[in-house]
Amino acid sequence: MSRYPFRDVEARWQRVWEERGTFRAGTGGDRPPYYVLEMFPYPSGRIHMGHVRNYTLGDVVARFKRAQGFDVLHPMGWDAFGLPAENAAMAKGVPPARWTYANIDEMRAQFKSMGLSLDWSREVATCDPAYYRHEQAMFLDFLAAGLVDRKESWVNWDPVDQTVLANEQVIDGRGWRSGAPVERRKLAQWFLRITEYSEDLLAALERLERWPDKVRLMQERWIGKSVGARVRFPIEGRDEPLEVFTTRPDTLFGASFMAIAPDHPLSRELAPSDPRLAAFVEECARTGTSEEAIERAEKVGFDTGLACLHPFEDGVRLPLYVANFVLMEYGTGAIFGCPAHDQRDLEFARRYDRPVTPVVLPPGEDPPTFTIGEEAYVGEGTLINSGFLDGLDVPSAKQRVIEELEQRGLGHGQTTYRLRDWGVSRQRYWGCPIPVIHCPACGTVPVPRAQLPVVLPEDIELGRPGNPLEHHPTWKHVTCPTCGGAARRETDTFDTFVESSWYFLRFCSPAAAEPFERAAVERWMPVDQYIGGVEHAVLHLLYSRFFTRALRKCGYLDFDEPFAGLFTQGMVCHKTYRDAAGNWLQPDEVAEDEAGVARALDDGREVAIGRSEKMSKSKRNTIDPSATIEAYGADTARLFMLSDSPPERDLEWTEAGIDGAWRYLNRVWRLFEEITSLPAPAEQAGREPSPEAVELERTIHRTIAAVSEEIERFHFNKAVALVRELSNALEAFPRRDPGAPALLREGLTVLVQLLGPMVPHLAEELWSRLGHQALLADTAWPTADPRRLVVDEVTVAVQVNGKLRATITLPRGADQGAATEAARAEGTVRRALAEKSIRRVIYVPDKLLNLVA
RNA sequence: GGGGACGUGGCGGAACUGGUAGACGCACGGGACUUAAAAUCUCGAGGCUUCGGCCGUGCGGGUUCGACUCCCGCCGUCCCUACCA
Repeated sequence: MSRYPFRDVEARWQRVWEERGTFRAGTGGDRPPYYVLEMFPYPSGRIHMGHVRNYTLGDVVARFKRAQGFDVLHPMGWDAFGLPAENAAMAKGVPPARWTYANIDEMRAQFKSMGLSLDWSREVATCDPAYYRHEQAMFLDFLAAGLVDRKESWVNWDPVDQTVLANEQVIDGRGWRSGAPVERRKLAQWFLRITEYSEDLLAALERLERWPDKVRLMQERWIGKSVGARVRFPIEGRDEPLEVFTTRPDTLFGASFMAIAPDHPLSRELAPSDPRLAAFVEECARTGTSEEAIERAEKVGFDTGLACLHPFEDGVRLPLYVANFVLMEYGTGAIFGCPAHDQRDLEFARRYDRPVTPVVLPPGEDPPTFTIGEEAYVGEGTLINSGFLDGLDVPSAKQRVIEELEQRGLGHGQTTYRLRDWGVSRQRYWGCPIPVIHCPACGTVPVPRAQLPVVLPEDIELGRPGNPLEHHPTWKHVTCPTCGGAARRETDTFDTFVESSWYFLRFCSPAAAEPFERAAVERWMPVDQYIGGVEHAVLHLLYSRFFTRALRKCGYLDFDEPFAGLFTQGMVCHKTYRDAAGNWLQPDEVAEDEAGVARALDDGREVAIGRSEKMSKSKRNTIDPSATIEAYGADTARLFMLSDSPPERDLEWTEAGIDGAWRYLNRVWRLFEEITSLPAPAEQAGREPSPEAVELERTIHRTIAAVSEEIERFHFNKAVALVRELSNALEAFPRRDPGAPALLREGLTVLVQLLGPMVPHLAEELWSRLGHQALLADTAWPTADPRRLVVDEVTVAVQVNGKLRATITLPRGADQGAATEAARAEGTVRRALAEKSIRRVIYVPDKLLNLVA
């Protein structure tokens, strides 16, 4: 009995696969293409368990599809631009590029130790000018196609570090590094016009059938379509009317006040001459605009003294407030308040004593008795108190009022979206330079294509506050390509989501002189199976959908959707440990005894065990994958990732689970040794196989069918369970059976094949030891023989009045009479029936018999 | 506040479109091997039981011959979202 020598085995097969170029894509002749992609990693330093899970899941798909006869594209690259490189540079004095490439080398080696079936010849790093030059060219095309905008936008400004902060760098209103209170500043920035595609991005979601409903729903809500009307309200004593967007134009007759956002142009116009208003506006700016503090914040307003006139009711004046709950970013930044049918408006009206007039009567209510209490009525009903709308239902009233508004020139039907244009400017060094030049004479001028790429300078000063590109001595000083005069290079770089919006296209032809070869993209795209975390449900996945459309508009390609199938996996979790002083402890600093008490290993103090949470550096509940791979091998780690927890759910990492996986691999190893050392099969021509042999044969073929099905459906945990059942069956099969040597060998062969996608090294080793010349990785997936699945005896459940009383064995396809007769012979059935006569029989052939007495 | 997911043994989880609840594994207990331990093998196991059975899928109802599965009403946990007019 020997132990599975994983170290030798894993190293050997990794080398063989690499030497033979086994996983090169596009070498499959006329095999159909299949593109499997996991979201590419940010090279942060070392891989974490989330990566292990993500890439293991993808590798199962890739290897399975490959065995099924597909030419599989399974590439890997690096999402290599981003803030952490700049931070590391400042903290350690290493240039961002060097830091990034060192991390890539480290992580590449770690991934290689996992035995992933990746085509490494297609590796791409987004920080490579050979990659980002194409992005710059695309941007210029987008610019020419009218898909780019330059407009003012708010940023978080750190006055000490002289830099723009990302939202996640603002902690409690202060810069994370300097601790200085963050200011809001307006800066001219570049935007990609994703809103051009709002409707299309929304409508096409319906056709993404292989995406999780959850993700589609999140995108739908993010796009946030509202159908309604734009209405102009004349303002007393002013020429310009107030424009309002509403989804409930039907409730126009219920209006009792108007409100505008604190930063609405009208409010800004009035504030300078009204100190009390100015103070109110400032107060609003101070309360958190995005926190859940909003929930607690009361609805307050400031009466401007102005009033709007009701568009349909002469003489009705609607006082105009500046209100803290109206957002400038949505609609027109102004609303009409209809308290009876909107909860926020109701709270506001109660506070400022505005009338609450119901205009929609719920079904079953009477006009004289129906009143609004503490809750606004938002349901369907019949219009009342509404002039020409009276008697209509809500949808008809909406339609009717819009017609009327349009006729009178007071407004029109309108659809708005919550989706905003995508701001891509970042005032950062470690990103792709935006290829434009600002000329005092000619304005904004695109960098001529011949001058691409605009490469990041390497001689930068990082210690100093501010953007290194901004204070680099020469980089930004250029001559205008149009007039030849002195001009300034754009010093902003792209949001890193731009790189990740098209990398999947680059993988199709990573060495091409153009961004991608059309033929390659046509062959591989869209990605058949994309796999990643649900945290990218909106941004990355929506940007990529937009980017693909924008590329289509510019003639790069011919389709809209980059990802045909999407799978979002759960997180890898671990218990947390915290001592009395509140310090987090790493799992390897703690020991748990049998009573479930955890103690620190250094001084034995007791530590509290917290619930299992996503592995994170801050809670120190991480496990280093390399340590696991070192100690147990990649296959053990992979098998553990696939066992037990369904891939979409969170997985709790446990030492016991790793142990279990490791033990199973050894069990397979021993089973192999035992079976292959059985004496050669005896001559048994013409002999009938034993019932056990028939049964095992059936199990083998049933398992092939079931495992294939479960892998297809991403039920990898069930696939593992089925494989284990097969090995249990092989272990239990009587060795004395005359058919044993041949049959066990057949079962073992199938077992090894089914294990291939999950634990490729062990499987490849055993495959070769079974005497196969070809690699398992090059071997076709087994197929279940339907003839060997046939059973001639079935177990039928027998119920009396719906309760299970017995199970009986019947020939397959037995009729109801035979089944009933056999059931009546069972003691438990007779007893349950007692003296009662059977009133009704329900018979599901080969499955169940229910006798109703 | 809105949206979503989930709730099954001590634990992770099975149970296809309503048809034998608890597959597979972890932990556990008994036994074998061993001087001993580890490893391995093997057997056992939802709970209760007067050994006939009875009760069991968060709780309470309902539909059905039959409900983890469908319907109604609750409770709980987690995730996402945040005044969207």
